[in-house]
Amino acid sequence: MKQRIERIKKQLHGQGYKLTPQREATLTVLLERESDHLSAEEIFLLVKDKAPEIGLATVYRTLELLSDLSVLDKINFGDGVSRYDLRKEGVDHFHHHLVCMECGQVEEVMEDLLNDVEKIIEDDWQFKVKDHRLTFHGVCKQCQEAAAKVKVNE
Amino acid sequence: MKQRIERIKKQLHGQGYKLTPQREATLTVLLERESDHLSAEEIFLLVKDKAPEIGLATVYRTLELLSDLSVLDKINFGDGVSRYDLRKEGVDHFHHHLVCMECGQVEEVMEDLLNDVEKIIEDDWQFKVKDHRLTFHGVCKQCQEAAAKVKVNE
DNA sequence: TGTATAGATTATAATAGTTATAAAATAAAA
DNA sequence: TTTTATTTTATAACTATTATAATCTATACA
Repeated sequence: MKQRIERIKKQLHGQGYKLTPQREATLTVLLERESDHLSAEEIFLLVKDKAPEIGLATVYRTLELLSDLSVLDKINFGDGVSRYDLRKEGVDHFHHHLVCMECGQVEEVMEDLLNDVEKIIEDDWQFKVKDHRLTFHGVCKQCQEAAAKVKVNE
Repeated sequence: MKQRIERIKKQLHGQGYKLTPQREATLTVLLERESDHLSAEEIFLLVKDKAPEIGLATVYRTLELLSDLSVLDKINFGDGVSRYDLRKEGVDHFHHHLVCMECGQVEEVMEDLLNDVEKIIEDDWQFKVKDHRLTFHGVCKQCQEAAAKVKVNE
């Protein structure tokens, strides 16, 4: 994790930004909770444990900065809050999400399933694709099983 | 358009809801501006021309109701406001969007390009897909051409 | 036809998420 | 060491959205 922060530090410096303790604490939280999809508020509360004096606005600013640098992506699952998701290193596309409508769980799909689709968009629509957002809403494996179990017992 | 409103009216009645003048005015605006992606505020202002006494909260409630009935979809392109997009009749999947990062224009892609991808998600992830959201961010044809022109003139 | 009932709307206020401002702190540059 | 630019804090403002209570409307029913 240290090295990853170090690399992001270099990236910041390259653009004239500093890695302040607040930014580092925020990054640490994001790395520790990499598989989650935290909101700004949630990140703020977690960062406060490491750096109690930090303000919510600073977290927002840090997240925006990291988003501009493509260190993370701002996503929206339609629940009224923006969520923040670290990009995986060495992967240039943004991964996909499966949002369970029953339990709310969010799974990540790392492999890029959109190569063919993107080709169609670029060829047929003459649209130069830079980024994409793909989210499936449905029912996760566990909730399907739970529903099946209930049915059997009825 | 009349018939389309008539069909939505039946759908509302079927669920115990009424098609009030305010709801009808909102639907009319949505149908008239079908190719746009209006925010609640924008819809509100347009509806006001037809029904000046309507309140913003009513528009919000109407949009939520229509969203519950799958008459329209609530979408979010990351600019801080929810936008509302009518479903096409007889099409059960939600269409895709191409958002131009230069001019902000939004194009709609009606054909469903995700059949193969959905199959992979259902088979490999055991995730029952109910709906999807796919948005590409990039540069539209016109902005690419404009950029090319500038380059030539330099 | 009049009355009851449920649903819908208005007007208003409240809430929640996010962003802006000015003063103070920090760190790098000269 | 002084200067300068960046960043943060604390606070306030703003914007989008939702909740509340009173009022209205339309249909069902006596």
